Amino acid sequence: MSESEIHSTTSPIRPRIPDPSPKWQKRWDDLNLFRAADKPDPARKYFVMPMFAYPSGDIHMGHFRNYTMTDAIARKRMMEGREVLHAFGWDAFGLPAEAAAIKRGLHPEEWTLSNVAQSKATLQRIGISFDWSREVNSCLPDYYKWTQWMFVQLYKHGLAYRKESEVNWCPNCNTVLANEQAAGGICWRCEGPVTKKNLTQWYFRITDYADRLLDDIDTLEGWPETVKSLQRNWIGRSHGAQIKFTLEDGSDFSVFTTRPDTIYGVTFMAIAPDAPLLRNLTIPEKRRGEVEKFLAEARGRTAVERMADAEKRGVDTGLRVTNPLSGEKIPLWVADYVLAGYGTGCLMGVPAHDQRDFEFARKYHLPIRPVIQTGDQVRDGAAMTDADPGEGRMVNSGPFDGLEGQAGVDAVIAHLEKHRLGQAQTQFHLTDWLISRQRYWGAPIPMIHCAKCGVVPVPEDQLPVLLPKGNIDFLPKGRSPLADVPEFMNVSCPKCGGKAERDPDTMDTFMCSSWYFLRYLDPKNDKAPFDKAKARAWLPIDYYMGGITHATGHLIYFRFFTKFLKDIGWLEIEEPATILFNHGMVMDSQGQVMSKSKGNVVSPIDMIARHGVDPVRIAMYFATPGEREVLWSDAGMVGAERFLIKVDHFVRGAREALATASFDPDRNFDVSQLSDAERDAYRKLNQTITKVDHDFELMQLNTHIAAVMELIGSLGSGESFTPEFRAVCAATMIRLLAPLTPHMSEEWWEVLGFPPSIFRAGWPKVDRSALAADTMQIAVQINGKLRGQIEVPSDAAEDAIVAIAERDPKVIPHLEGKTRVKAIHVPKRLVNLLVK
RNA sequence: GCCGGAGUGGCGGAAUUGGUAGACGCCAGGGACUUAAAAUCCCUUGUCCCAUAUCGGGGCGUGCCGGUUCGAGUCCGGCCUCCGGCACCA
Repeated sequence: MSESEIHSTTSPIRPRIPDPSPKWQKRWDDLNLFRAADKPDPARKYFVMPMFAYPSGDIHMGHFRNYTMTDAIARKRMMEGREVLHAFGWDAFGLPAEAAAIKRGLHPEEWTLSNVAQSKATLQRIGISFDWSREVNSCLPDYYKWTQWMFVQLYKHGLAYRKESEVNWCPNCNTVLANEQAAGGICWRCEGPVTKKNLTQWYFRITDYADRLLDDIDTLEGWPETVKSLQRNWIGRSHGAQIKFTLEDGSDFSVFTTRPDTIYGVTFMAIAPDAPLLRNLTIPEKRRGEVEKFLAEARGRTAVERMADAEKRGVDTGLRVTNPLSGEKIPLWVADYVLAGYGTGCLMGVPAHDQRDFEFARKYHLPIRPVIQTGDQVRDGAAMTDADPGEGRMVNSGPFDGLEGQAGVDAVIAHLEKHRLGQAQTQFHLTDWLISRQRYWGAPIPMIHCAKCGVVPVPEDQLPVLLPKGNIDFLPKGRSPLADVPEFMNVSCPKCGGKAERDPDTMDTFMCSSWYFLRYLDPKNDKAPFDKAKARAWLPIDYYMGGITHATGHLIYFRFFTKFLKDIGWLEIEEPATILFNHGMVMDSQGQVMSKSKGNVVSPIDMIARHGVDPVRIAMYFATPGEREVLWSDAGMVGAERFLIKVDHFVRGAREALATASFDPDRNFDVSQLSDAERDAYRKLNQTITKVDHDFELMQLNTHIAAVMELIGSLGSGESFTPEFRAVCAATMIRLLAPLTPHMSEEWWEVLGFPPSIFRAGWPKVDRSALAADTMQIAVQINGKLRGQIEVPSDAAEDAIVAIAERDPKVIPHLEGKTRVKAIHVPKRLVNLLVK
């Protein structure tokens, strides 16, 4: 789902080891090896997927890394006897396609589909085990029909609504943005500053799910802590109260606060310059001029400018508001540090106990009145240099004096509720999800505006609302290009049959990506988005892999969709994915992001032409553990190629030594019948299986490979082994590598005389009897310092080990003239002799 | 400011619950094979000091300071630096 364009160059250099990948890709295809069942055995099903891709050109090394990782998982699971679903698709709507279309004079669809074709060809050339029969493409009508269907379901259940408000607007992209896409006041696409605009737009009521989205994070045991923490912050729940202050004309003026216990310390009220409520207020004549002047200035400042300069500005409206508890009349200011989108867009100013209110009060000479005592004595407001935000005892608070901390909060809320002056309330940082986009290249919003009937959803049997493809001017003008296509816009109202208009906007592309995993389960279904029984069989996703960049966007939206679809009876799961893995990015050797403009992009097609698919995979995996970033350098190829050449020699040597054609690759050996060298090798072989299993499951493929490197180092040429033992070593080793080097392992499997496929040959099992050894190495420490190394029988008791240690020639000098006071024995590892 | 993550050789990186720091690989140096080169194989490779005809021996070392422990890369307290996210959230 990231985008950057690359070009490949062909290279005449031949790989150092033959690349058998085309041969095996064809064979796998003939065997239908990756075709997933519609209804798998629930106990054996395994659904693994990477985040689908934005088709912006050919794939780059980052994609190569991501998809070869899910590929490795899919293949190991196949070998373990699981029924695997590993599918892929294209997140094909979006701005870059339009930009490219404008630049190149192509239709966005033409550009998109040609990128899809190219990227798909590369993925197939890399041999990723996707079940291509399940490929989805979000810009095609058979997919977006169901994206529109999802919109209609949300609408029917009261979760899609239209409202006019200040929205994030990117003047460069000429479209509105969701909060998640405008984080930090910067457009996620063009990185330009985001401004505000007043528009009527479609929203999803994701805040109705805020509590569940937050609370259920605790159930996501297979998700990384970082993502969970980012989501918790983003949802940002605050407990407090909504309190009804009143204006002089008697109308309500409610604010949200997390500190109702400070209500007697309110010395001013403040409203955001862009708060909708402000427009309903009648500013006194004598103040109007100054307020208008301030508002004009405040609106001219972008979010970025506001953040760069923490200075708080404001103006007194001349209006007065009454404190519901103290009855005090306090001034109402407009202040630019108040956020229109949080709470009611207004706040109660308590300068003694809030740093921002404090700074504002100091600047405009407003009173500072402490009402919470945190230390030995009540502070003097005039002498304070900073606000005191701590919890404490209520003072100067009338009947509430003396209440401590939470008890004070609770008492004030109880009083407010009793007298209908307010109530306990929870606020979220998360806001409703703005869906409308004023762009062409997206799924049309399936809604019709009728002068008589109002908003009417397009009947489900009339979906999809096709995106018109004729002669359309894509240039963004600040309103949807579809608004200028009468054949599209003019419809008859589904309710009354009268003249009506379509909604001209398209949907945010994050809508398409919120449910795509469900379409993999039933990609050809033209009666429903997916079949419930198939979903029950395959869900949840067992392993989902993608970049950390989607932590607070896509990964919240797709959780939201899952919960919604459960609530309306389409799914039975509460959470979509059991394990989430965040892979690291691939950078150039200097640690720079690869980009066309920097000219540092490495092409996977170029790399595999020079080295072969599997050596590149090994070099990529070996560089670093899966979650960390890779600084890609060709230097990594050297070791990868040497390693695979060694394995190749070992396997071919084993094959030549084998007189007869057949042997059992899973044969366990009786340790007592093996030679010394074989027994050591057998132990190492079985230790390696254990280590590989452990490391693989954590996506620590670097140490997985290191373990096999160690193994082949200790096996040597294998010439001293019996031919059958040697062949079993080879067969085991190449199966341990098969998820990482699928083509070469398949080739070696054939060399050893087995029919394809190695992925149906089972995963090696540990022979526990091999792990036992006659002797073990024990480190000897004297007073915690390493002094020697002894070899003792594996069943030696502590006393015997200590006795052997004390007789060791390297240990003796350290014991001379001293007495041993204690011996600490760590079984199988060391003895520590304490001497004086 | 708040929330996460991370600091280990020349480099990428290893190190189950505290138990032999530097696995594995790259780079570098040396050797074998070869007419030669490539390829391949073998050896050395944290650092400092002592001894080297020879086996070797010792000190210091995981961002910094302190603590717990027989023993700390790992645990605790206090810092520093870097990366990522959010950011005037009342």
